[in-house]
Amino acid sequence: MAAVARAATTSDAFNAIAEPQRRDILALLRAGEWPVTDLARELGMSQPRASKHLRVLREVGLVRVREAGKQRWYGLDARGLRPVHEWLGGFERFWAGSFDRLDAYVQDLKQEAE
Amino acid sequence: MAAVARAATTSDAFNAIAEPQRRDILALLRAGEWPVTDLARELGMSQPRASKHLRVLREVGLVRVREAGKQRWYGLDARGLRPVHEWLGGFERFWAGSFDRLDAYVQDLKQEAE
DNA sequence: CCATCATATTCCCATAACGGCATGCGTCAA
DNA sequence: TTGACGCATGCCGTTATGGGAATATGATGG
Repeated sequence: MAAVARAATTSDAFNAIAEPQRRDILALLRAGEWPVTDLARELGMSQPRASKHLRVLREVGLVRVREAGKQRWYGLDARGLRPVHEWLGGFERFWAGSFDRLDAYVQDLKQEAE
Repeated sequence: MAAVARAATTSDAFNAIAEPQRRDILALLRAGEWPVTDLARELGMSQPRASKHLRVLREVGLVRVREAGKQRWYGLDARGLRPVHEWLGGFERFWAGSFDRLDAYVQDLKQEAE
């Protein structure tokens, strides 16, 4: 009860999308809803595996389920990705290298390389 | 050599930013370069801890080091965040709920709730 | 060369993550 | 009711993680 090894993966969208297969699932769901088995086959993973990833995605609110008979159609709920996008937004201005500090820094690197 | 428990955290930016403290570090570095000890104190974490997180960030290319005497100034290299941003870009159109499927889906949910 | 400061690294622990496999559970058809 | 189907869970094993404490490594000043 001492060392918290790491935050639960189910804690937030950041963790949820850290797993490649979950990103694949989300990408696939942009095309519409999918029943678990089909989704699993489409992505080449076992059904339990798909169910587990879908559970994580469901718990962080990135995915919704619609029950229809014995099938469960999973659909995307991309709103959960907004926090990630907003956080990233705080860094966009640094990509272009237009920020003074970064520019100066890059210059430093170049000089050191000579 | 059998079950690969999970991808290494050091594998990519997605994993690197899944950890809240690393996001804090990146956010702090937007203000400029920081020596490890100062950064650690500023964020209220031990020095070894800061070093470890910085190492991960360095390995995925989100951070650069500039050595100056016995200090090491860490600086942001936000370019590594582009892949994340680009991946997210593929979902922006779904946030507004303007996508037919999502709308229809939400309607379904509402009806079921009655 | 030695003491010191700034960092990085190692060792160890507790925990969480993923995967496979087997199984539980609900739904539907016969 | 029974069996098949679709999916969720449970359990187990392996691996990675984050944290703390101690220690190693590097550079600097005397």
